[in-house]
Amino acid sequence: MLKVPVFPDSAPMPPSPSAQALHPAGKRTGRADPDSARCLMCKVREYNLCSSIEDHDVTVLAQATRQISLPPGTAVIEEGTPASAFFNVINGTVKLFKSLPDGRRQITGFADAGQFVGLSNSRTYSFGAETVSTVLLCRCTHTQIENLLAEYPGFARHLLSAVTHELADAQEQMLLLGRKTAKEKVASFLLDRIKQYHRTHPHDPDAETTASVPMTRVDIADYLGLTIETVSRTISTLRRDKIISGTENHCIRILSLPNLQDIAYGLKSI
Amino acid sequence: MLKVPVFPDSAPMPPSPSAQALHPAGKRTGRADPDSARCLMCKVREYNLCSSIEDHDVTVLAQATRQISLPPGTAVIEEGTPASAFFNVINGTVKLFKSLPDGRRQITGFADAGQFVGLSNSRTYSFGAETVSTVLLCRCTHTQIENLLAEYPGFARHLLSAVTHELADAQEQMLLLGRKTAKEKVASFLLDRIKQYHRTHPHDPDAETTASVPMTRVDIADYLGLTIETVSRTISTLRRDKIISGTENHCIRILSLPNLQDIAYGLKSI
DNA sequence: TTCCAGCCTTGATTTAGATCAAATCCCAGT
DNA sequence: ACTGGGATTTGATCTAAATCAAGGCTGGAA
Repeated sequence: MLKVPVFPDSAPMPPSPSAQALHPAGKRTGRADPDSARCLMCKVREYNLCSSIEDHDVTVLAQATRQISLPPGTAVIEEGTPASAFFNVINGTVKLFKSLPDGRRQITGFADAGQFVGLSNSRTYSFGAETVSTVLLCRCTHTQIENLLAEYPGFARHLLSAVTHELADAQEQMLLLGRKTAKEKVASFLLDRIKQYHRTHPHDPDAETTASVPMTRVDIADYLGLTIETVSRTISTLRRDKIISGTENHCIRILSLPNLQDIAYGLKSI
Repeated sequence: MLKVPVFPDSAPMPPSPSAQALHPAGKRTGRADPDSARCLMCKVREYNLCSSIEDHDVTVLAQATRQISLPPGTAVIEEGTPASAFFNVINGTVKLFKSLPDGRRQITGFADAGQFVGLSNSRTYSFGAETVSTVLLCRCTHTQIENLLAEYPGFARHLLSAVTHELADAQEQMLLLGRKTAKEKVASFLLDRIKQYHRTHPHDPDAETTASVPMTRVDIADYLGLTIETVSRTISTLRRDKIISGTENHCIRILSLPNLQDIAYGLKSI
């Protein structure tokens, strides 16, 4: 297993005056303090869980969270350690994974800007999380999440909806892992990356034909249940078949979306 | 794809006087009517979602649900159809799956007594569900689920917790599908079936060494991302190696749990 | 009881993808 | 610009599991 730098639980954070506990219920203020300004200006708030808390209650949110920036390849969550925090991804990409004792690893998903990481039922995390790129996170303790859940029913509903969505994604990924060929797996992965690029760059005119692939071949292989050689060969084949072009800068251009979709769903026999 | 009998949305149900809408908030009664007796006597209520609704509110639950019994091999949910209902499994086993256009299928999980089926975020079901054995279900419309969620905060929390647990299971299954060998997959599956037997037969002295396997080889193969031949050969090998015994009556006896666990987690090199 | 149709098992052969083995690319740091 | 080390690509070979192909078992219907 690879040794990676670990983000310490007590890492340096932007100073914040008085926010260990949640703002008490009833005592709400619309006044802008430095923290709530951070949330009000947040680029992903309208897309993520925080959207279930109104502007005038944003101080609660701001005081319950801390922003942290982490370099690529930093562990955010270590498999099996006590589950104490929850993270919103503000910028960048985080990978989630599970490992076998001998080091075999399965990446169960990538969390991009607007998504969250770290929900756990049990006392310890059953999965690990590590940054793929430079990542900006909002950290929140489970205790504070509990408080938000108790105080804002909309938050619980929003979280339920988000987890239900993640479960549907996981089921789709099980279909991929169990029943798709290498070519179908890579095509499906690229389609997901196009969707992701579209979500995070809604105004880019090239959003329909661009896939952002910040992760290495090792990560892609561990996500698709393949080896790096097979991933590389398959991408080369797609390039040769003029379905995609360019791998530079971790950015792939799609030349034929319909063909890619047909391949992903097994409609293309080749 | 296999043709299976479909459970019609308007199937015969136990007659019930007046329960299309949820019992209005505030109007609660502890009086026993035939419906609430069904819920009060329910064998799985203490284990499933309904446990978040107290005895004195059980009429609400009883009037929101209908019990249905279905024979083996009946479709409960058809992939892609409008998502309108939610089911609690009272008895028996239901399989959940996703399919590819050419008929390849991945079973994403089995729902046994006490578990639920049919949660969906989108307008249509992204998965199918079919009975494995004779199954007793409690059916509830999504509208009624919405009402329960709005009225009972504990219900939302319970559901969130259950879905989070399912997500963790799904991640474990992704590790299996993407990175385990055939032998490790089968051993992991048997361990899951032992746990399930233990849950549903807590007082059976043989619960530690018994696995209930009501599903066919086709279902096991579609769950593990293998072929029926590989599943059959692998089970034969485990029997030959004296790690399990007996396949009769869909009941497998475990001779060496530690060995099975070592195999499942890749600690046994053979 | 016999028969039949689905299951399940076992054997022989094939193959998709893994593994082993070099190059080559691509920057980040000097 | 130069350099070194990781990331990627490509080629040759191997193998776990798939596919193809019989048989055998079992439990319900006649």
